[in-house]
Amino acid sequence: MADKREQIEKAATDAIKRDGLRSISFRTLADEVGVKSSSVHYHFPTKSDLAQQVVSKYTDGFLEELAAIGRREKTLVGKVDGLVSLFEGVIDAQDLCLCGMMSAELTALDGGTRGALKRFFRESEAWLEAAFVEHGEEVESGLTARQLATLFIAGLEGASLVDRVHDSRERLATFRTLVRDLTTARA
Amino acid sequence: MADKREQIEKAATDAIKRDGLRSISFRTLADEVGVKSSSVHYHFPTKSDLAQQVVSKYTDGFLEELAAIGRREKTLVGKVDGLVSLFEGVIDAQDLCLCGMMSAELTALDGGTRGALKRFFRESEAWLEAAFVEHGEEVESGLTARQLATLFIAGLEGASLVDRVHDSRERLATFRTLVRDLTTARA
DNA sequence: GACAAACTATCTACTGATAGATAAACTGCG
DNA sequence: CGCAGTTTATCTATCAGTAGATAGTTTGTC
Repeated sequence: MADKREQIEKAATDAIKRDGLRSISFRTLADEVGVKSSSVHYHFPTKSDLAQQVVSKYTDGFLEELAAIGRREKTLVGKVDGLVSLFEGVIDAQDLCLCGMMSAELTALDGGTRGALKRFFRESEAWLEAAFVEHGEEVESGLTARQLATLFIAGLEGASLVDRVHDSRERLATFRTLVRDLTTARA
Repeated sequence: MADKREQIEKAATDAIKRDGLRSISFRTLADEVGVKSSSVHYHFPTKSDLAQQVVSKYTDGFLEELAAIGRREKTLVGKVDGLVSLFEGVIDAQDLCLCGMMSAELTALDGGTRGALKRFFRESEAWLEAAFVEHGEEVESGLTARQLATLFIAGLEGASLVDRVHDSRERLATFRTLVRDLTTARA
């Protein structure tokens, strides 16, 4: 039945993406994987330990998916579409990006977890910025590659947030249109 | 010392903007305004009643501020700058937009509160869409006025969320640049 | 035997909610 | 006016449920 520690991490990740960090308890997590709450404390002494671990693993997985998109897609539109698809995947499950969700809960997080959150945004933005730089000659915009990257990442976070309220995908989909608009305006 | 009911509403609004709905309790609210928790229940029988009331009042105030911006600013850049300033105001206080915050907590909200949240986004977007339509001839974009409006509102929500993590205003400020870019590209 | 990983049992603190009491203020009528 | 009835706003006290965390114990495997 696999490693309990990994099962706990998985259950915590799923619950946080849907309901947030505050919604999960050592007891509900324990019940879900079939152990006692004290056993969850054995693997993750405090809730902060669990939170930080979950953010780090989520970030690693996300960056891995971005790298795969980069290897697969050779155009800017292809890369941004791949990125949008990642966000559409979470909203289809009625979830949010785990790091977007936990950003809303910022005041409840300790320094380590906040640092892990910063890394998520820093590295995601860096990947997208590199894509804009690589395809710079195609992009029609008065904004820098960095500005475009931060605009897209923050925009996708906000679009997920608002689209989930409306049980829609309208705002996320606009980002597909936006990148086409940026690359064809001058063509 | 003013109306207790209003004081409770104010204390709840402030706490939610910073820490979220789940962080507030009838006891902490009661302590802040100097009554007992049962008195808070007298004014707001359940937490859902309080939540819905707070969202509705916040929305009314926000739309009032948008209306004031509309009366004051005669250019699209002026209007968008005013809108961005509203979001900069909350982030300067280390807060989030109350409705953005509560959108992250969506799964914990009842139908009435979700409906109140939808109204906030629907009407905020409608105000901005009208501004884009009014100044349509100045706007360089392959997107519709509605797409631009939803992109901006969701984008500002996301920018606040991410900027707060970094204790920055960088992403919000990009929206000022963006609207200038959209209006001058063709000029 | 040593260690990892689980367990039982318990603690303190806090949650939303309710019941019932009380004092003051308002309302309508004779 | 003056009293009865009602409403408003608060209180004290309590409930069942859940939270994170800890101490000490058992189990299984190399």
